Amino acid sequence: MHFYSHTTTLLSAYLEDEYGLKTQSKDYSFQPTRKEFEGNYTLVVFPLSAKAKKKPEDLAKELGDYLQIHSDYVDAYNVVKGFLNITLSLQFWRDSLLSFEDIELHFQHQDNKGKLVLEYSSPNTNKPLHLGHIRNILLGWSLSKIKARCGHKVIKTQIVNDRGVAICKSMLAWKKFADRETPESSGLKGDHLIGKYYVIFDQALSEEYTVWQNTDIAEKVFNEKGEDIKEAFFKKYKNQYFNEYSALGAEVRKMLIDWEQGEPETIALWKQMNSWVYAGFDETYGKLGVDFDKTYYESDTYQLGKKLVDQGLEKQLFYKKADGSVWVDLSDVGMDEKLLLRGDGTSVYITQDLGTARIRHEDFSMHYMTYVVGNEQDYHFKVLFEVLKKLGEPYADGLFHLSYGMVDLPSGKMKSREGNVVDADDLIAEVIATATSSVSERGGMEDFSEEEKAENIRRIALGALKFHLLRVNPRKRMLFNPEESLDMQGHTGPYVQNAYVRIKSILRKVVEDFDADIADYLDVNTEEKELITLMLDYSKVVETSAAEHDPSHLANFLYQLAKTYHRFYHEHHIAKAESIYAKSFRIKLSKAVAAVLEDGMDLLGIAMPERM
RNA sequence: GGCUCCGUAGCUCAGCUGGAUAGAGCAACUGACUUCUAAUCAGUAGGUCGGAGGUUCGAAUCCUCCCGGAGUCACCA
Repeated sequence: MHFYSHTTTLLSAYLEDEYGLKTQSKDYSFQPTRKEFEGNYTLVVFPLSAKAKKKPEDLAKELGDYLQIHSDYVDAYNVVKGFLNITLSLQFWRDSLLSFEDIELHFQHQDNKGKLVLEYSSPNTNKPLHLGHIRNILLGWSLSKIKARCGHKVIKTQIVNDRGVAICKSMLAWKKFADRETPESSGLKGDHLIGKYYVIFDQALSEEYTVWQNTDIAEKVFNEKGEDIKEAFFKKYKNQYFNEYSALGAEVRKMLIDWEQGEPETIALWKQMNSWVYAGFDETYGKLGVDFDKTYYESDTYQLGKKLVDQGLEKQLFYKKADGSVWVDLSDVGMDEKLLLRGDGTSVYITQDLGTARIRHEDFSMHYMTYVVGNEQDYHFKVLFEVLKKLGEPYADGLFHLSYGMVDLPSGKMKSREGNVVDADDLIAEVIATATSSVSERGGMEDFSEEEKAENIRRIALGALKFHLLRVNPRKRMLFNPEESLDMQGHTGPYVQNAYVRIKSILRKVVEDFDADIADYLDVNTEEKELITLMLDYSKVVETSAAEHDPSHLANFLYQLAKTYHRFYHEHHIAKAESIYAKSFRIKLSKAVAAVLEDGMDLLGIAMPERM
């Protein structure tokens, strides 16, 4: 049992008896005692003294006296202003340490909190994954583990954006320029091959556009628009050019129409190229160590989305404009009107999201659904959630958008069009290369087989990358400096892993019996107390991370725990402790720390190496 | 312009449901490896918590206004 609830129970009973005062747990503000004062936990008495109408210092003394007599866990206390500093008993430290023989017990009060569908990847099929996707994926993966630990049944999904203009561009470029190049013939990973043709298309279009700019038609358009600078105008006009004048644009649109009508050759090409892309994605997901329970495809869900819009129209939740387009009016919830279906009956972005949501409910009957998607889509999800509410979807109150900030590079914003992106596969290869050279410098894995060695290196490398991305509050835009991000010292994943590896190393050496009774260990020291105090917060930190959809709390907690262990390790001998009792206590303590570190890192999606 | 998010050490980030003298890492400097593996530890230095008001026993934290940055407000996704 945690000291906070133990103490709160005692004190609230006392205050009720003595003052007729009804108190709630929020009236009891505990914190670890600051270093400069004597004690382990501090109760901030101001809120209570205000309620009891007593001087803070007097009440603090009174409560301290009461606890000292009535709690086996309180040895002594002192009062500084309105702060009651409590010194805990040996029994508290022992009981607490023993409670970590089974971490699960700390989570035991969790009930089944219902089914949560978690969408944490939504790739487009026209280009490979990049650093932004990695942040997205790692956040979602960690969240899925944290939510599951806190009592949810989690269903992990992705939505693949496999239709539309973008993929047609890749298809057309491949058809025109690829000479039937395949992943096999080129040695290129499937998603990179498709990405290559997406870029080639854009280059071809730019060339076509440049030529066009010198035609009479272009001159006429420019003059009609009445702009000043020709260059600036044509930069802005490119998209419209694509839609109105471009021959390539016309071909792409033709292809899109063929696709929608199921023209066999186009469908065959589409399937062929998608299969390459999916193989590529799967490889990247595999390297990151993530998977999905179910994959949804836009091409399967957008039709249902249209149906839902029609149904909403019948129920007069939506309305139709003269041109046949369908809209929803969200002014009742402070937003404006939003298009749900184009005049020609084709779907827009939100249409398929409506369909996907419905299909997921048909598949899983979930109570909650969380989308891990970048904050550029905040408005889209506000609208989507409101529309789902209007449609009366049963899970509509359980919707959440985990909106994370963009990842910037030292050179500025990542822009795929300008080639200023960090490719996911390249990045993973790079961290592994860094870790490999680091290991070969240090040595220490000589007795490992090549496979074991590679696996350890992989864990260290991925640990560095994942921890780096997860230790930052998801909401915040973050800067990714490739050099620092591959760091393995200081506030990093490998630092946390190293604490674990140190413990494992000790445990390998301590083979003789160390099972002396820890009750005979009377001199529990500061570092030991700090470690136990920290670990007692573990389950609460996980719950906070779950509630706030924010793994960074957990990551920072684990760093703190590892840091405290490193200091403890340095200050005190474990295998060669001063007494058999001290040794026994420290071995148990080290095992507990290792267990918490391993469990917590697993919730971040980070595996522990055996050696480093 | 409206709305949303962000602003803490030179850099990257914690702390934000109000609590004691604001913390880490990196970079800089000093020291600790015949020791349970130094991917570690100890220390020095580094701050007007964007600014101004307000709320109160107490504000980095809550409220208002202002400044700066980003995103969004598409029959794009």
